[in-house]
Amino acid sequence: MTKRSSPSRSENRGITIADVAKAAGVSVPTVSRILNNKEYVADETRQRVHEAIRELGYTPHTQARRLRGGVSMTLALHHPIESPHELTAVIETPYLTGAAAAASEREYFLNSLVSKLTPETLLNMYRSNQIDGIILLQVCMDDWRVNLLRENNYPFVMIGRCADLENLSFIDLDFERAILDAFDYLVELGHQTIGFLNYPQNWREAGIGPAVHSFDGYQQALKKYGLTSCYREIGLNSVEEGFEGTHDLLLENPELTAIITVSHMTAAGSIKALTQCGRSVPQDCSVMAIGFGGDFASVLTPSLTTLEWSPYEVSYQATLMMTDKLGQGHLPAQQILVPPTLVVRESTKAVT
Amino acid sequence: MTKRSSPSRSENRGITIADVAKAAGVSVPTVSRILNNKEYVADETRQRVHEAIRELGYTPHTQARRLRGGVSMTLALHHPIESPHELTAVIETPYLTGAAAAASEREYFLNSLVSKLTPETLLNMYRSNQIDGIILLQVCMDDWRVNLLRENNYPFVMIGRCADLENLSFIDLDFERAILDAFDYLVELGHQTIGFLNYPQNWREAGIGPAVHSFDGYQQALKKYGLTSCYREIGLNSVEEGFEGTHDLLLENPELTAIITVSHMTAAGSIKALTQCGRSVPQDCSVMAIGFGGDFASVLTPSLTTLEWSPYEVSYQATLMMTDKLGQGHLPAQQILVPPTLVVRESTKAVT
DNA sequence: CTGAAAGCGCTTACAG
DNA sequence: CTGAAAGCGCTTACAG
Repeated sequence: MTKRSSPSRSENRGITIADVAKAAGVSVPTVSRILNNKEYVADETRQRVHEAIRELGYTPHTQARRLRGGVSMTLALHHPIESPHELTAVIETPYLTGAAAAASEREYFLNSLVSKLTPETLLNMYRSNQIDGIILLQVCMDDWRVNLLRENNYPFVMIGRCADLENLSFIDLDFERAILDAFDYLVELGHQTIGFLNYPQNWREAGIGPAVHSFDGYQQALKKYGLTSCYREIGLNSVEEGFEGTHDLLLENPELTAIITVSHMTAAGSIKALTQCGRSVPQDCSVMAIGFGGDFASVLTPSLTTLEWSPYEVSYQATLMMTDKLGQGHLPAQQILVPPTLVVRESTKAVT
Repeated sequence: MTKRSSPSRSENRGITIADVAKAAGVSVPTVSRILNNKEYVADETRQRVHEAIRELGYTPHTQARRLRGGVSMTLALHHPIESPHELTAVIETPYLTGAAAAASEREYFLNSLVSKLTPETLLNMYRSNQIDGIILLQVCMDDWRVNLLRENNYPFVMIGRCADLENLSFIDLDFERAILDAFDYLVELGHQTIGFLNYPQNWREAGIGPAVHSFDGYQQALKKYGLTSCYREIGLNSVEEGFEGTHDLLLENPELTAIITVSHMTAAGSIKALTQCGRSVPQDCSVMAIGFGGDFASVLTPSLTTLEWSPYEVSYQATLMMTDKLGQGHLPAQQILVPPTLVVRESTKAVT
């Protein structure tokens, strides 16, 4: 094997299927057939061609294959937040790596969309063959993206769900069940006065899935156990909001012995507020969170009891659903609701 | 405007430049020129063509343009960890979103590589025109990726740096300076016995940038202030490691009044260990971390004083460097060392 | 200012 | 089992 010493960029390009054909003394279509494991090819020919490929260091040109095949082999992942900076605070790494891992396994490229998406841009991505399909995050009950894609019959998959799910593929976390499980767990521990810090009001009003379903779960829990409501809707991404929300709950109902939040940030705020009021967690008050646990949950003092999901797994599955749909034509819609897992850490305790 | 009612997928494809040309009564090259703002075109022609484009909802075919242009308009982002699961724990969202934002601005696609990369695969990505360039994360002093790409003259940019930087473009965090700044700050507050929990030993031995440069910074700090060493090399991603490392430091030197760590997880472990030993933070011992602050730093109790960088900004800049290099041919190498920012929160305090 | 021709690198029928 | 031909959708010289 001769070592090429620092070839210039242009030398490095341009080994084409024609070069291989010439080197192996066959025609271009024959090389193509061998590359794609098609039909019958004489063993001897196959070997000569493989040798030529190896010697020339040939690799098929991705763009050309895609053009010919009429596919882009590219998927997009989209969260409806308008700016990359906000996105950064909202989307967690596993959503990105999970989707990337699945895409890569199926030999798709994955593109994370980070800027504002308009209906026009979205349609153009399909029309211009930039993408074959899209994975939608943060779906709301009446979602323009869903409506547009459904109407135009473009392939997509949701992480989340909208109101009308007929014939649509999705994977979503079962928020209702999570809230109910949280109450089950705390009531079991003897808690009777339980505060709940839910997603912000404007989320629920905008029909954003988690907010809507958590609210439903909460209503059911109240009814199931005959509890009186002790409830606030607050922002998700600041310790401050959790801190203030908790103070509000305590003012409203000083007998509180447990608090449920829907994010780790607000849970951290809760713990701070309780500590500041001289209530230690979990001795005087339990705190638990619905969410993604992991690092955040274990880093807190005390570490946080959670009902959690694996966002990596969810995103991974969604992406496989997308490639399945693309690969196999008219599959029936897949609809998956993922139950949460209770992970007991140090922040919850039975009432004594 | 007529509304097309749920056209089938195949109807949605296939509006080509030829369709536009026919509709506007001009030739295909003319449409192409207008699309690309080339040369002189009669105003009247231009208008007719634009109208046709609008009416047909035409968008140029991405793959065809790329094939013709000989470019993929695609960038890759690579961290040398071998499995997607490990990657998830190690890479932070802003690295992904920052790069994605810059790529998107420059109309590039960005692909996050999540699986094991071999020299063969890496070369093939360029050869097959899958990517035009790559952004390398977690570069080590003698990095096979750098060596290979340099030798083959393929475009790349580093977030980090290797030993031989001649003619290479990089942006990196100034770890040496960060360690020195940390010591400056603590010494200023009156601390004389300062423990340092550094990156794991195998990182330093493997020549991984942050470990090497932090070690250098530490040596300089010891010399500068004539301090005696109080040092451990520990794993980064578990609270446990920080917990145990801190216990070890305390055993070795009970007079410790401050601890510096290089990750938020280990800082959380430090705080737990100190608390458990009856030392409250920051009254009895200060803790500070070099790293990415943000959410983690503010979620801890007490919130964490840090020397931090914006990973979003770093990744964003690196990606712009990459597209600049690709766009403008032979630019001189850009080399940027980013100084850290001191963010004082609750975990540090002057010695009384 | 505009069109006819060639070609980017590949694959798929269509003949042999 | 293999090759000659056509074409995926576009852009770039080259003539007019």
